[in-house]
Amino acid sequence: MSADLPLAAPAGEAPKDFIRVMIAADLASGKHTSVHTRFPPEPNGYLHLGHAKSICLNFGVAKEFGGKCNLRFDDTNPLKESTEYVESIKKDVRWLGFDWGETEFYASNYFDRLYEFAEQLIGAGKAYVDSQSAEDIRSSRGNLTEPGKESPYRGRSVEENLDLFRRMRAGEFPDGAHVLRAKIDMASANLVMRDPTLYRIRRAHHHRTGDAWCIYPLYDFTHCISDSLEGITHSLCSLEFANNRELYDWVLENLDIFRSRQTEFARLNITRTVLSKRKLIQLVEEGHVAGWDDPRMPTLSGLRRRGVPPEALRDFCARIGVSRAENKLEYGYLDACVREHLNANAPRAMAVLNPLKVIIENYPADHVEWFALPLAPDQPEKGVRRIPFSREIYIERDDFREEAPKKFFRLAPGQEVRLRCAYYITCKEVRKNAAGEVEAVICTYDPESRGGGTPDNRKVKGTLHWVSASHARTAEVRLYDHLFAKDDPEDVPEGQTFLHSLNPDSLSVVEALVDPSLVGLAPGETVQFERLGYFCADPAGDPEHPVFNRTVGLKDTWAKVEKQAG
RNA sequence: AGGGGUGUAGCCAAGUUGGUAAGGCAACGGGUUUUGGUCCCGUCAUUCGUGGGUUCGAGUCCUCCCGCCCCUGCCA
Repeated sequence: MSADLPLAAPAGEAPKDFIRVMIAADLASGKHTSVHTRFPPEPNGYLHLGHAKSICLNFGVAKEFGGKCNLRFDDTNPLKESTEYVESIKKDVRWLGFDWGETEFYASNYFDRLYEFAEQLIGAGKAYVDSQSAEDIRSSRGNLTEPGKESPYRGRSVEENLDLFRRMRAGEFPDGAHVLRAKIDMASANLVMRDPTLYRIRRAHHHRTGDAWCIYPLYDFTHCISDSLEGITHSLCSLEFANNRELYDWVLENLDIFRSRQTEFARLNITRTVLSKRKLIQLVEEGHVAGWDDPRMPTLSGLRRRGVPPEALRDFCARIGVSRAENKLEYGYLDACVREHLNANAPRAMAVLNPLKVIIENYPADHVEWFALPLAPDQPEKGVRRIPFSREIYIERDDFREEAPKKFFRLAPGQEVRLRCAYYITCKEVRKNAAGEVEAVICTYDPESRGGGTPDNRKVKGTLHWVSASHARTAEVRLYDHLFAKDDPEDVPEGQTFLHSLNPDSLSVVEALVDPSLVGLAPGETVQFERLGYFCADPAGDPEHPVFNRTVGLKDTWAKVEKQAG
């Protein structure tokens, strides 16, 4: 191995994606001396998983190469945008772990400059005011195979265009009366280049500029200029903008200003959910979910409330990579990242979701012992949780069977199991009610097994979680499953919509019995309920009665084995 | 049909100037275990959408064909 000829990335370092390779090359060749990116959301909705990928890419690249990343709101369509969205976006980016410092920008801050650039284009004979109706413009654009037709207004003089454009700005014309168009090529094979619209008249209140403007610039004109003004070296966007790159370059070239370069990557797609803003808004507005932060939503606010740690989300984004190939990730990949982080960080606790009473007949009544449950089994230094134990306890109903199937290691008549950190117990008798349902299980315990081990080193195959009946507190536990019942919610028969794919069982609520130390957690705190999964305290809880959201369950090998057997 | 992209395992995804297919998730087998969790070990592409061609040698070069995605907003 030659230390001075590093042909590949050092061991352990993540392989570089094509964007990082390109940036490294730009720096090495001297094309750029520093890197400047930007994350440019339109404040017309809440951020979701797809944005997380873009945020991690843009902020990540800037950080890795010692550059900067701007947060820029692409707010050129006042009809759809609002301050609520701006605030939620800032909160979510911060939560994800990124800091844009002083570099918070708004496309609307450039409205004056954008207007001047438009006049400059008009002055150069490269833009004109078109007075056709929207329908006429559409019908004269041509189609995929036929060229478009030039507008009858295309030949207006610079003076006339300037006059008309100034009067558009002054508010002399009604909405839709005129637009400003770039004069490029109505026969271009790239439809984006067929005299794209640059400005439209829109009498709408803008969340930042109020009623100062009645004309607003469009994306293709605004975005490239904003990038240029901010000195963005690498403008990263998703693949569907690839067709727009030609126009992006045209505008900067014809204005002769700093040339930012656009590079496209494949956006994130994931099974079991939808990421289109239109559909997410529909889910919220039609009440299919409780709100933007419903824990079943793929929004960052939903994931946060669900208990997904930002570190896990960043890890996910790093592990899925960046490429130009269309992709559809398995939702399980995200779950794996979440479990990995939570396994290492969530303190352990015990809670019983579906209780069955166990009476330990040879244990003294009114006696209480306190056992120690390690907060982190692999890190003893993290300490323990003190858990009360008494004659009557609750275990999970699933952990008892009157007739144990093969490989069922849990409680059954005559079978001995361990109560986590406490004692070995053996089932002696089953008590049923008049309806024949199991009401309680009578057991005996082995006093020698105190703490969960015996002097004779006798092994038991099952270890159950439990709570002391007289000490347990109640809590509402919300068990979440995927919002949609199938991998691809859009895959529905004719006449149906993605709403038909909604999973009717995406939420079930149970009143659980929890260890008393679980009452009083701060909202957002996540713990592992041993053998069940990770649960996050929800703000909806009150000091006496907490609410927990299941973030993700633990892997369940037994469920798999049982399913295969049955 | 025109233009722009893209096709490596069930899902992501690396693959230098052509030299004989990384890694992760999932799955499957085994070990450890006071969570049927974690952890550890092992298995998992004779083959890179398909057919030709160049070459001693091709995922990498040439070429034919096929599939999929994006583009006809005064949305972004």
